[in-house]
Order: sequence, then C-alpha cells, then structure tokens
Amino acid sequence: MKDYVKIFKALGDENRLKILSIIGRQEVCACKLLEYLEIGQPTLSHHMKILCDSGVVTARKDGKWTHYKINGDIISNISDYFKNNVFNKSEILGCCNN
Amino acid sequence: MKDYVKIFKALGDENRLKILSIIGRQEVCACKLLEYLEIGQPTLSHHMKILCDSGVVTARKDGKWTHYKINGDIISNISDYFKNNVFNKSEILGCCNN
DNA sequence: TTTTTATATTGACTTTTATCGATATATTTA
DNA sequence: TAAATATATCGATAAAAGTCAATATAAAAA
Repeated sequence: MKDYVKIFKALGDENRLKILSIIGRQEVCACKLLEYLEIGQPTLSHHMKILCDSGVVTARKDGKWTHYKINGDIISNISDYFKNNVFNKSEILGCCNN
Repeated sequence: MKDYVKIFKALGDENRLKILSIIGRQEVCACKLLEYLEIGQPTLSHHMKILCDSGVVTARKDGKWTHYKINGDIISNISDYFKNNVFNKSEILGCCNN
C-alpha cells in the first residue's frame, strides 16, 4: 500500500500533473519541460525525482541530458490496486447501532 | 486539473487509503472506521472531510451518524483524466539538442 | 583545456498537512 | 429534561512538502 501512497502523493501536485501532460506519450528532456513550466530548474529536478522515485516516470540519461517518459502501466496499476485492496471485500462490518 | 490534484492529494495518505480499504463496497459510519484505525476521532473527521471534499467519498447523515461510501466512478474518472489530458497528444516537442 | 550547457544537490525558508486536546453541536436514550 | 453518544470544529504544534539561490557535477563544445 505504501507504494501507492507514494504514487498518489506524486500525482497530487499541480506542477507534476502539468509535467505529465507535457510528456504525454513522448520521451522528453528536462530542459524542454522547463520551457513549459513556470518553476526554476532545481524545483523541476526535485519534481522529477519524486515522479521517478514513485515509478510514475522513468528516466534515461543520454550524455548531459536526461530524458523522461511516463510509465504506461501506471493507470492499470492504480486500477488493480483498487480492485485488489478496496473493492475486493465481501465482509460486512455491521452498522454502528448494533 | 485542479480537481484531480485534489483527488490525488486525498488518496496520497496512508490512513486515507486504509479508510478506503475498510469501506470497500459498503456504506460505513465514522464510529466503525474508528475501531479499525489508530487515530483519534478529530483526526478521522479531518480525513473524512478531505475524502468528501475531493469527491472520492460521499457522506450521508442519518440521525447522529454519518455514513460514508466510496464514489464508485473514481477509478474510471482518473482513467479518463489521463486519457484526455495526458495520453491524448499527438504533438511532437522536438528534442533538447535541436 | 577552458567554457558552456544540462542536470542534480544542498541549505534555507515558507506553506501545507497531519495530529491532538478541548470544546461545540446535534441526536438519541434514560 | 438530563445524560450519553456521534460527529464536527477550533487552536496549537510538529512534520512534510514546495520553492529558490547557490553550488556541484558531468558532459559537450569551442
């Protein structure tokens, strides 16, 4: 579960959702992302670290550049998490007043 | 997009994911949730507010009780968000070194 | 080899968030 | 009506997270 806390935390930030929408299906380097965002370079680096550490994004170093792309399985992983850990129970808890 | 920042923030907390896994497909009151969690009553109330405000959970008052249930559309909403705002672009950004 | 470029790290600061004790509100029970 | 119960709100505190300027690292270009 803690992996998913990490994933949702990574997704729960306006700049990081913006970053994902810029990357889309492509592989994009940090300097390109910087052009589209209104944050400084260290801040972007910080956000990319969080996205990578959570597994939402993967990084590939190429010379002095780092290229990022979105983990394509992320949505189905989230969907599976809910299927397996939230919506899988048949247990009845009983009501409060009994 | 800000709605989804809110949703992901709401999901990005260990206690709140625990709450969702307790609720599952049922409708559960706060006092029942309290039995399964190691947090105080005001803290639970705070978490339920965040889950409700984000739309992840809905509340129904019934006398002195409040019953909560999970918004069943939440996963497909997230999935749609990614389809429409992340993976929908055909634009090519060009590489950094050009 | 010096300079430039791309990215990462550090340290400081500020804002946000999680938590709790105390208290308020509202409903039910005695 | 008084006491008990369920939940919400308030105020304080501590921890976490976002941001930036300065600096470090490492690769490419001059």
